[in-house]
Amino acid sequence: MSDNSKNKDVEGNILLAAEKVFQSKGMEGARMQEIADEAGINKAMLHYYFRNKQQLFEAVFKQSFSLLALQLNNTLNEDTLLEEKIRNFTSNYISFIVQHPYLPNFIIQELNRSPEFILKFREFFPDFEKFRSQLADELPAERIKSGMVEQLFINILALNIFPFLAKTLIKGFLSVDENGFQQLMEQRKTAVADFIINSIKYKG
Amino acid sequence: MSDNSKNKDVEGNILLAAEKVFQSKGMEGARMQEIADEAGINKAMLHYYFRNKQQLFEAVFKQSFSLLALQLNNTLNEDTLLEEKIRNFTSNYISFIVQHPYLPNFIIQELNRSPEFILKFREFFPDFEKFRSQLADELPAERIKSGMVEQLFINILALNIFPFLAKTLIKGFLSVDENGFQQLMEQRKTAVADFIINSIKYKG
DNA sequence: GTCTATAGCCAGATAGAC
DNA sequence: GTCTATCTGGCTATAGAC
Repeated sequence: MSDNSKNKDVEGNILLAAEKVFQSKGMEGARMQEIADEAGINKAMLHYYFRNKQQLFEAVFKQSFSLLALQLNNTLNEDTLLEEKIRNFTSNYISFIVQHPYLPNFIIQELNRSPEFILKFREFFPDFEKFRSQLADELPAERIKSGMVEQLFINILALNIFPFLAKTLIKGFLSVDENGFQQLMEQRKTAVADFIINSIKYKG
Repeated sequence: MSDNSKNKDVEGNILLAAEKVFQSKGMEGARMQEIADEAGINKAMLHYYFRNKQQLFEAVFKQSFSLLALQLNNTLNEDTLLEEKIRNFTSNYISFIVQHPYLPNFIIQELNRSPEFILKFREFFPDFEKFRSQLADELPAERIKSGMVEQLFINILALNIFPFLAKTLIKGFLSVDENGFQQLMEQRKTAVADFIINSIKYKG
């Protein structure tokens, strides 16, 4: 094994360990010692590879943010009709979050802690042009209102992401356990798309 | 001024100061020194009135949680038709959060950090019975599906609360500044209710 | 009840041997 | 590159004078 590939291994292990700890504990709650233990090395090595806690954190955050944003962008720019796009997005995004349960909370919490941080990640922002022109093309003109693209986009994100952010609250309010919550999320893979599509198709 | 009313004053000042600091920085980010400064006293006094940081935090959290939950319960148990109830809830809740911008993030973040914490606040959980029977009464039977009360409740919370949780993300993705964001939220006071009502009224 | 001074701990960061 | 030992600063909490 060359020195180079060995470096990559250690660096990769650290990133994986740091991701695990930062995502569940946040920047402030995470401990360098815990990350070192998780990676099977000692604290000094963390500083050797990533100068300090902040830089290690930023590497993890960037990875997490791009993962979430890419998933969003891919579906948004699919070459499908609006209705199918919404169905795919909902189903895919919920599956995606079920597999990365700490991701939404991590992103939201850390952006809240230091909002200026988001400026470093402009490159990952989604592109709305396709979605915008689709709305204009596929919906009857009288149903298109000012700000509708923005509001619909917010609604789609809200309906898909919020339940995972507020998981504890929802489990409490609805008196369901972990299992019941997962069933609700499974149901949402289709229920949310129905809800959105019903609304934009409404024939008053 | 009696000793007793003086105590109340100091205690109240501490709670106000602690609320401000905890809500914006969270339990882990908050500093007892900052709370003391904000209250115009010194750290020792904080420990005199509230033994330690955890107890001070719990007092603040309880206050914040009950505020958010009461607002929810009041609207949910209003004596109005479903449609009007949804319109009132949306408009009221968005106004409420605009006035307490740190509240949703604070609750969500701290519940995420220690989920078992929510068990202490069962007394504030909302009561769904009225809402459940309203759905059964006011919607055509063929539109009522299993789990609909739960899903609709989640959707209403999501559409109203999520934008404030994800404020930084939304401002970034939509390229709007603080002013633009506030305009979007103002628009949502009616747009969200329309969106929900359209969906549940949909005549496919 | 209110303050100042300080104890005690914990976590990030670094020095230096190997 | 990797480790152990240690420094340093910052924070909660308390002792003790007034």
